[in-house]
Amino acid sequence: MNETIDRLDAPTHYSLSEAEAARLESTLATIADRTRLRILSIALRAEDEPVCACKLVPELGLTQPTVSYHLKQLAQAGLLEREPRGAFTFYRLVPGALEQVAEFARALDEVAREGSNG
Amino acid sequence: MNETIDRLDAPTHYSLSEAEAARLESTLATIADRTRLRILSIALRAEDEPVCACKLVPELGLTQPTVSYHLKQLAQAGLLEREPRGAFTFYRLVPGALEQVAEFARALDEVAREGSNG
DNA sequence: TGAGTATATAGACAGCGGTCTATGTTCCGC
DNA sequence: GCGGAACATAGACCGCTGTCTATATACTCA
Repeated sequence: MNETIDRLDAPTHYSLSEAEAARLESTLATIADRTRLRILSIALRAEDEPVCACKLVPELGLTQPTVSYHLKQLAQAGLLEREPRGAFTFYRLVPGALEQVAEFARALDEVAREGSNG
Repeated sequence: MNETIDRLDAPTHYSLSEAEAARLESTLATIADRTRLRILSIALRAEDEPVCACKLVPELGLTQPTVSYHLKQLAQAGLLEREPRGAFTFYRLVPGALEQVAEFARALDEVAREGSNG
């Protein structure tokens, strides 16, 4: 049988398998943190330029191990990609990493608007 | 001076004030939970029909106080709206509640794709 | 190879968040 | 008004997470 944690029969036919729900929860937990949001914002500001970890430490005002911890979280979640350059490590945004989040938010909002109209 | 926690000068000109960043973090923290994601999925599946708390308790397999706790979290975050009907309480999705999340995800993904192309 | 730097890892610790039981509050039906 | 049901609140407890210090690893340069 097709295991899903809550089948979604919305007009958009948006649906989440259990595995997809687990991944969505994991991604959300990763970005639901002030420091990691700031890191993502810095990467966003830098556009296509990868960001050096050495730049983040002073900018975030946290210790180097703490910043390293957050970068590892973001990389493991597939949001950032590590790019070692000699002694330095650069990080760049991974395309499509937040696609599932955007889709979920969009689907939920669509149904909400239908409910308030009809 | 215009206080922002990380000015975002992406081509989309996406930017977050400190207050907006705090709200985004709060919203993300609210939905980054398996039980609350399940509740939202059930509301999504129900389309424009408000969902009764009495239905959620057996469906989620958690105690009534725990479900009540999560519903309060979702309502306080502005994702669900309470609708008391006598002894029962119904909840409906609030339109636009996840708009900021969707916009953030979209902006981040856009820059990521530019970076991988250029 | 040795010194210095950049980063990652290990371990400890505090605070927070989700769950439960117990209890309070509000509402319906008799 | 009373008994029962639905929901909310209070308090306790446990596990997880983010932070730190200390240390290990990897790289550069002389």
